Amino acid sequence: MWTYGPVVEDAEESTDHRVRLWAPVGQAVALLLGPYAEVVLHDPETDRILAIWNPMGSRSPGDPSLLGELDGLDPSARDVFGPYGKLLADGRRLSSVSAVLREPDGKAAAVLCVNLDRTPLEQAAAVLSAFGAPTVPRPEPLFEQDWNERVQHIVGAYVRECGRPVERLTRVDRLAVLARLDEAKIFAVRRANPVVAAALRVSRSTLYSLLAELRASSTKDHTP
Amino acid sequence: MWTYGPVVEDAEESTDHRVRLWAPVGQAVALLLGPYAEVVLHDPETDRILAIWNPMGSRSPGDPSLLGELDGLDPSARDVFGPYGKLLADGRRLSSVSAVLREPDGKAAAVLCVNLDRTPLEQAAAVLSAFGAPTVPRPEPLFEQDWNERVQHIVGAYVRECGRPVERLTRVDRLAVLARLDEAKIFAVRRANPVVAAALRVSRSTLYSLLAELRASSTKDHTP
DNA sequence: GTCCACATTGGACGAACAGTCCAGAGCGGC
DNA sequence: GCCGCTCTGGACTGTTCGTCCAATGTGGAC
Repeated sequence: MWTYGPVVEDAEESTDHRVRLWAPVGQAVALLLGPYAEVVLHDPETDRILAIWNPMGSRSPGDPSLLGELDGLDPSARDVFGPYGKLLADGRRLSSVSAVLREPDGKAAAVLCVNLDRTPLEQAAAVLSAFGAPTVPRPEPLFEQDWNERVQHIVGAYVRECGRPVERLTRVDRLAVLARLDEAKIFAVRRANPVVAAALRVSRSTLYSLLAELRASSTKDHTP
Repeated sequence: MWTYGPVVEDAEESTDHRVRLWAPVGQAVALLLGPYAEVVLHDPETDRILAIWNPMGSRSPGDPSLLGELDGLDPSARDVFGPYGKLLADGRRLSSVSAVLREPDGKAAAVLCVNLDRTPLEQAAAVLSAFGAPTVPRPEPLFEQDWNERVQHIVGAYVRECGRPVERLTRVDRLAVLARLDEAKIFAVRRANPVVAAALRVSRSTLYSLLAELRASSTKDHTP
């Protein structure tokens, strides 16, 4: 795989002054949390990677910033985001934080993301939890806090992922959100439908239309 | 606190041949899993403790077998039960297994219970899980497997606790079960009411009557 | 045994809710 | 401006919820 910008090792000699400025930070954090943490410096203008330390995938400087690490970041609001969870295609679970890095004049020059692979931690935790555990894992814990909040959370997470506010979501976006809500069995709870419609900013009719489409497409391959 | 039978240290010299016979087992298991596991030898006839190693509470031989460790054990069916979870008054969570010990003629002579305190394990697991975790603990995991199973589970747990089959539950029993189901937000899911009525072996009408009584009593102290 | 108080039951009923359908409005591409 | 598309509010039907009541057990006092 070719590299457009500086490779990892000589980030300090990079021609980009932002990389020269913040490379020690990225390298230090990567060394501290390695080998299970990746540190990425993004260019919010071109939406590409400026530098990367300890990459977990095959991403290199110059590659487009995938995973929507920059979506939903409103630099005018806060400067530090997260930690929020992310799920990689191979099933690994990440905890991520993002920080907006600014020039002296206040202009957002770069975004620093730290992605921590929680898989080994969670595996260790699972080993401890499983030791002598009852076969029925949780007799006590209640059903689920508030399904209402769950709806808002799932919708909000998608909005943050794709960077558009709820009103600007396309039809496929809403279908994707509905798929997640459906997987979370949200529609099994009473009075959930109007709440979802409101959260998605569509009418009740449209919601049913979307749901019909979703169920039709999820039964696509079951041709008898 | 007085001791009726042999104390822990001289269990081998006990006058009860069952204690002499199985004390090495209890002691060995207690040594292996200590200090967080307690081993108890029960007399199923008198429902009292024959011997106890590494006691977690203040129980001694001769004390009645608390915690319903023997409830629901049908010696004619299986000989090994669990592991099942238990909750102590001080909040500690236990994993317990029970084994029916038999004389050569097949008569159930004693019941051996091992109670493992999972609190330290779970605390360690919590430490690992919390490391770098998103503030929103579980964005991904689905709502809850099957609320239907949860109903059966909650009802079944109560039945096991009080030892009566579902048909013989008294009105207060059913009220207690309903309180648990209500706490678990079961009635927030669609179509749950008929399922609960069936699980409790009452008619739909009676269920509503019970629910009304439950809500009335839970609002008792709110006299304005 | 009879009687009475009370819990339970099935069924009837209105209200609330879920889901479908359609005519019309809004909107982007051509 | 026209056309195809989606979204929308409203009307409509069937289901579910929750309440009410007369009839029917059921268990204890006498």
